[in-house]
Amino acid sequence: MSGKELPKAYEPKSVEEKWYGFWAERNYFHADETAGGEPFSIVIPPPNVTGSLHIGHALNSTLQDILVRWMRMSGRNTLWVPGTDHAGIATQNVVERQLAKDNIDRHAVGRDKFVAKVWEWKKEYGGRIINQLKRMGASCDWERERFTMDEGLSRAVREVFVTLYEEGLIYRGERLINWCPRCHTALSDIEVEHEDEKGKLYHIAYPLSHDHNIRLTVATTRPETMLGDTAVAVHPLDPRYKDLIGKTVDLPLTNRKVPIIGDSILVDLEFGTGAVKVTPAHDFNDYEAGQRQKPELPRIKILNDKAEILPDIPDVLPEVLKQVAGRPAKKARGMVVELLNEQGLLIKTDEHAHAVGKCYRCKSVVEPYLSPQWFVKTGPLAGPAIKVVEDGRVQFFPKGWENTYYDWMRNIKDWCISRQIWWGHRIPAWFCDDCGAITVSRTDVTTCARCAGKNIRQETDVLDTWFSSALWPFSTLGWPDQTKELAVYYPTSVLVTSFDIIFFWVARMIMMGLHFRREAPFRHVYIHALVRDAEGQKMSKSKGNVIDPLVMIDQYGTDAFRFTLTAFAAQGRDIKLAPERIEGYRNFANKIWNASRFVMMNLDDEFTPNSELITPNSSLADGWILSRLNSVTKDVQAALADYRFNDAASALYHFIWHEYCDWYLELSKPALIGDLGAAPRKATQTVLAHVLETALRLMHPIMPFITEEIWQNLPEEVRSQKSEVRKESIMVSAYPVADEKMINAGIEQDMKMVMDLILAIRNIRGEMNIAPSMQITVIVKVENKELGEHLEKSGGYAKTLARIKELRIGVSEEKPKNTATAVIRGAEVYVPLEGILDLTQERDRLQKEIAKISKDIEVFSKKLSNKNFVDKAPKEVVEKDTAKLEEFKAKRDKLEQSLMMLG
RNA sequence: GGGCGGAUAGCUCAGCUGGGAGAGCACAGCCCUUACAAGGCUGGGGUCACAGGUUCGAUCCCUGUUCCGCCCACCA
Repeated sequence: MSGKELPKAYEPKSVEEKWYGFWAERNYFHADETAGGEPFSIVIPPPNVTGSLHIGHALNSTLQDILVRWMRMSGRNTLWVPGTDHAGIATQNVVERQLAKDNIDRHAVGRDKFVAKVWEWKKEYGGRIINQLKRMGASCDWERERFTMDEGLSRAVREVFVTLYEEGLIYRGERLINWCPRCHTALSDIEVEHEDEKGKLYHIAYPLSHDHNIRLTVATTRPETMLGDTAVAVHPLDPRYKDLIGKTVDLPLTNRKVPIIGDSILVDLEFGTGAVKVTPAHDFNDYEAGQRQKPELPRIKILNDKAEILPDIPDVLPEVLKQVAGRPAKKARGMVVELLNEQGLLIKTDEHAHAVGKCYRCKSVVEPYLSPQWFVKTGPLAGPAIKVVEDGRVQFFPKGWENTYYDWMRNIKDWCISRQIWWGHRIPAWFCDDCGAITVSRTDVTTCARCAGKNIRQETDVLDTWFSSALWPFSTLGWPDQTKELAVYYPTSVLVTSFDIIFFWVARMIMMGLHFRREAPFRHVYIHALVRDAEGQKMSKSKGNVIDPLVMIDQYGTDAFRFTLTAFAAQGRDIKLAPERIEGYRNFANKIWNASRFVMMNLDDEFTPNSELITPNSSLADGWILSRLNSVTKDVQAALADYRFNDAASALYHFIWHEYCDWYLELSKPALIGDLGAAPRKATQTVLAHVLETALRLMHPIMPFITEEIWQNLPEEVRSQKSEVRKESIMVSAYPVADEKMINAGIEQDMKMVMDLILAIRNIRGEMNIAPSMQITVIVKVENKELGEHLEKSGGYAKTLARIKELRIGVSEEKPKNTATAVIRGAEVYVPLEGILDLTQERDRLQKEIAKISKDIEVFSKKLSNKNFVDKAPKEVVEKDTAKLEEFKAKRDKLEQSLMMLG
């Protein structure tokens, strides 16, 4: 016994720091675009600079790292581009909050200074999430780290904006958009979250102009907007009202007359009163209804950009205006209702639940708001982006997500890309105060393109954050320059992300990639589970299921955490991970650690492997574990290729723990102790080390740190790598490929018989309460000579693993008295226990066994007595089941005999 | 109002294209056997939400029901 000394338990912390530094130092993360080789590339979904690593990032980066490490080891020219997103509104909010602590408003600071402050903030805190990704073990090419607002990416943004503008795919116009009164900016449709809220449905009477005794009752959830009503709509086929179309009502609280119009789209005959107030400036439906009228209905704004009532709404009675002006909409609502009530115009108030739109960043209620904005005309971009998925050039995993993608893309609306905030890519457009023309330019301009006037000012709006993210797969590779990186690594191989940003990001990347690179930005889209409420304190905290990745890493180690996430990757949409499970995989890491200690303790100092000994011929156990190793290698490769991460993880888990450790390590002990001779010892040492070393390489993508630590401790000769570079680190070693010739069903079958024998004896020992320290005699009566010889040859295994002092095997062995009996395939096993055997216990045990097997017999008899089954089921199935039934019956007969002999 | 997903052991979750139900933790018994007590061995525990249907055969496919979650949508 010698070899290296390792601590008794795996200690992750120091190991992780050491090796991550080692890899970085050796530049293994860096991809060389000139190196040749088949490329494999991934761009990271850039986390927000404001972000802090939550379990979603942890899962996302782990899966990418697995793919990247796997491909890198497989010899591909592998690049993983990291970076962060400037996250316009989110980041601006963070810095604003910081200022608010000192009671400072950003307007007091001024735009330039504020933006400078955000940059400062970014410099100080923006690297946080990057460092956290490093702790996860992410093997990104950090030299290529990008930021959506760095110089190169900003150039890409401009190029795209200007090109789309020139192509007529970007336009500016006054439209009704979603407005966040808190963030003071427009939002795109998908940035609005709808939440059901309890509200009230107010029924209000509008008197007809020509006869105040006739009143039209409208129903509304937002009575305050009536100050901006410019019509009342009814269904043109409604017998109650259709004759009123064309007449007018006197709008209460104002001296405005508004027409009664017919609109079959806006008005639902079944709902409310059948009459609808129309406020085109503050409601999307009403806006469209207004456009359908000829001439179009006027649009009267009643709210400012803070969602407060304007002081100068046309036609509103001065005394009313005086009261409500400057009030927030919600407050004004109560006042308007009160005023109407005083005039007897409030008919009734019903409870009513309806969806309210909220800002996805700050959760404020979003107002439909009329304002000039910039839009991308998405129709022409969406067509090709749909096609590329339809014809399989882009594939989603799991495929089901393609429908989600289609649904949205086929109903896509123009994308509002302007934001009235300060942090972001400022729109490269200049307004001329002389001639009113708009100049859009790749470079900053000082004169109007039309009139050459100098009286121009740049648009103050910035672009939606997602505009720059949409370019990420090619902007990070140097576009618009035609770089070598771009040529080699675009399109990327796979995008790994969660489903919540299929619309925000995936769809837009595909559109932009196709438009500007004529090729979709990735071939595969792997959609993994999503972690909800990672920062949404309400739900998680009350449920108590918040899991902080960094705490988990500290507690259990990165590898255990990564392995847990990998085992998790199959599941559906929600993640509710129990920490105990991570603990389980921490134990797994420790298991690997100790198995490695065992192996190294059993290698001699001068041990050198002989690759010719890596063969099934030396012993049953060796042949068996080699067969299993190659079988698992095959499974893991196949699983990873299909993005079945959990299958890869569980295959490895089962192999290492339950086959290599539980069986092979135990089976190897007799040979290692050495009383079998030098040759078997050497052969076993070789296989033992070979399997461990191969398993480590198989595991490395999932558990990078512990595998490196152990691998580096193995004798150099065991780490049989062909190139010098590959010998340096497991990270750059070769990923195992299965050797089909090693997979041998016959050997696995033979091994199974030995295992069955051992299990049967252990069962007897356990159930009969035979002390583990007691060595016993076992007699095996085999059905035929071949089996006998086989067991004879491998009897040493059973002796060690079942603690047998004497093992007798033969066709003519007889059952002694006072014997516990077990039946395995092809043999009966007797454990005689002179004087000690408790007949009652043995009877119970046998009865339990018989009951169990009887159940099986019942099931199979029933099945096989069914003529339809015998006729129609596949022949193999019938044959297999018939054989099983026979075996079961034979086993039961033998067990029953034994029971009877007990008396 | 549409669409999607889930319901499997006490808990957290696997189970690929239909042929005798799995893991981790928890539980019971026996063991500190010189790799590992973060361990070993043995064992208990599930009418796979409910009701129909297709099939020789359904946890798996179809229909419906109940409960939970999500996405989309302009019901005033």
